[in-house]
Amino acid sequence: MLKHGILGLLNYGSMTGYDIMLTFKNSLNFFWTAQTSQIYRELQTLKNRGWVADESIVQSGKPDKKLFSITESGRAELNRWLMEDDTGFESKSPILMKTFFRGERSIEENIEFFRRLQKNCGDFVSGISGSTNSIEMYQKLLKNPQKAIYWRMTFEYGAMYVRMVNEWAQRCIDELEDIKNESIDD
Amino acid sequence: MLKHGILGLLNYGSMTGYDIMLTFKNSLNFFWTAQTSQIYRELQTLKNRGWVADESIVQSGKPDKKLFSITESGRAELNRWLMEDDTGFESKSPILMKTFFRGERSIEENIEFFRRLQKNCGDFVSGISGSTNSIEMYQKLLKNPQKAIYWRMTFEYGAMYVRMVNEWAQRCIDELEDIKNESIDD
DNA sequence: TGGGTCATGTAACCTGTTACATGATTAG
DNA sequence: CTAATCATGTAACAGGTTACATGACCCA
Repeated sequence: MLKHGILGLLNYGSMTGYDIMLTFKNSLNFFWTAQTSQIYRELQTLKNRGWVADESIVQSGKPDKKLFSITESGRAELNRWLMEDDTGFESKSPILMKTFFRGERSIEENIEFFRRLQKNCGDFVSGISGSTNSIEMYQKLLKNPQKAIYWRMTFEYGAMYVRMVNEWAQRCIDELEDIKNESIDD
Repeated sequence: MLKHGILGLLNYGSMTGYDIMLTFKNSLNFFWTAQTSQIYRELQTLKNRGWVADESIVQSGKPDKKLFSITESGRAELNRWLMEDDTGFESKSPILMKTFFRGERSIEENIEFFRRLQKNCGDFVSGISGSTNSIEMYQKLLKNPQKAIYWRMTFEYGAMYVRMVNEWAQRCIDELEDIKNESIDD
């Protein structure tokens, strides 16, 4: 998956490993993360498969850099991946793992758990708006700026997701409050 | 995370690796998956850390089995994990990765992509209802059956999530249809 | 002189996936 | 007789995380 993310970025234009890392941080970070160590490793395997090519650029005043470009066969692989029919939604959810076993803890503590989750929703939203801001910057790189709709769609998903989690957490809190009040009535 | 999932299950009662695999398939599958190979490996590391203990049980007519039980220190670790304050929502989304780069493909093909996603929403829902059914079965294992609310909360999340993705996909389709119609007007 | 940015990586480790292997019983 | 279920794993690989290392420039 990261391989194809890197191919997708290089398809917009040639970049160094460092540029790729920055782009991940600025734009894809809310649905995918990548450390430099992983990026440099993947770039090597991408190169070994002939999907990217690199060129050393000597700079004065700065360390040399390696500019990576997508090859024809890399572009073919990117398109193959995009056409693949595998839109399942497996994915692991640490939040649900921790929710599932909360029966071990007290109702009060679990209400706190969901409150904290709601608080973190806010931080997540700020993260996305950071990404939405960088969209205009990157949009210039596109030959056809209309293609940025797909970027916007991912942000829209992010916004809807946070709203959903927030509402879910609220329902959980309400349910737990009810149970707390019922037990007081006894 | 899987380590703690296993600890959580063993906390409900002693199980074999095979039982754990089945429970994952029946109940946690929609937010976490685990292969037997991984489960048996994790059980070994859990044992090495003293969080679980095993006991060999000779069976006639069936292969011997190893029954795993949680230890006191395992229970302490489970509780430590539950109390941890780390309710962030990182997580990687293959769906968004593929959406982000869809500018390479045609509008028609991308509409198809979102339609397929909507179709898969249905399959996901059936998967969850399978889990909701097994909830009553497992509920008997609990000393305090009220604790099953947390299980139900995870299913509720699943249901809300699918509804959200479905709505998002619909919005994406609508937007793409609009663009298609505009270009016909030219 | 100290921190930030640009720029490259290595090493060790942990987590997850795929494929394979074995062997007995039981139900159709 | 064959497939499913119960029950155990190993081996190899792929993907991801954490920690560390180096070095020069630029700005305050």
